[in-house]
Amino acid sequence: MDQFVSTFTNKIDTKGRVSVPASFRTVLAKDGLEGIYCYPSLDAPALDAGGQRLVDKINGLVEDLAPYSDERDHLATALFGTSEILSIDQDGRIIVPERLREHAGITTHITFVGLGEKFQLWEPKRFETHLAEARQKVRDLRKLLGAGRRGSGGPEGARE
Amino acid sequence: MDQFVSTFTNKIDTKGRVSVPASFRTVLAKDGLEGIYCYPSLDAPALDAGGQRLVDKINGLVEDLAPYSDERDHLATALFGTSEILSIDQDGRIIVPERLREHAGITTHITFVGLGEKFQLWEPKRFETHLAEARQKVRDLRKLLGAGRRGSGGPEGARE
DNA sequence: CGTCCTCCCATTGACGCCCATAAATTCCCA
DNA sequence: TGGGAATTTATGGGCGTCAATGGGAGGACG
Repeated sequence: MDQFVSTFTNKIDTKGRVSVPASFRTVLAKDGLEGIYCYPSLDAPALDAGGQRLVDKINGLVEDLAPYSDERDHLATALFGTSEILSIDQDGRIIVPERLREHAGITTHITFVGLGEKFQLWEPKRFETHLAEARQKVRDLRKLLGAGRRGSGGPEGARE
Repeated sequence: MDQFVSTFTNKIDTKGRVSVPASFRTVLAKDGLEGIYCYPSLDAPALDAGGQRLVDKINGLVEDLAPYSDERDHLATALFGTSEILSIDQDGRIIVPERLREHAGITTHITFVGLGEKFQLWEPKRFETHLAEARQKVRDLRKLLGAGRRGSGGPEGARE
């Protein structure tokens, strides 16, 4: 498996450490960054995270812009400037800096959410409501799509 | 990691010294310049800084312009003329000359902002507002990128 | 002779490395 | 196939090292 899947909720200990789900660590190990690249999501109260693949993608975005252009500096500021490389200790734990926790409203527990090539870190309660909204949106969307295809199937394919 | 990432705010002591973030020192050490190349940003109240890689890049920019052209002289003046090589002492600290601090409005604290291949020095308060603007610009920019690039693998990193 | 700068040392707090425990899971073997 | 052992995972805590910061001693230069 080379993708981040499923969700896990782990506890932050008194030192601020959290275990990274084992399956996520396996994926990270394969793409050669000893650490987790992590930054605040631009439009959600959550943190985006990933490994070397994610870094490469961001590099690609920035390098496509002209050197010394405003655009490039802004993009680099918003992405690199707000990012952290979270090192994974030998027990598979990371420390999420205060600045990042604050953006996501994280206090005692963190929910790790696999999104395929990257994953997100959420405050558990917030993720619950976010998930509910996302599912509702999918249902609405499918109604529109489905209206043209078939009469009325139950909510089947797009679930979970 | 061979890139400048994340932001750090450090204090200037009574002798005018500031610690360079350890992770930035690591990156600098790898690219072989004894010190930090530093000059006022062209379009922001901040200082641009980096190592040998940045110097090479700037050389490349200047050399691309016609010799003895006005453009070339202006660019060379604006960049080289206002630059300084800041030496790093054995405790990892630099002294930022008055002229440079003035351009950035720096007084007691300096915020180091990683931008990948280079980094910037900001007055902390100013950087806060600058970051907010940058994030907004990126959100707008992403809409454009996302709309146009859908098929090619997509700007995943900047989404969400 | 005083100012500025370089080198060196001290302190404090954060972080990394190590070990311990408990629960859950996998594996093995009768 | 059932049960027990070994492994893995999540979590807790001790301790040494390093980074950030402050301050002093010595030297160069006006």
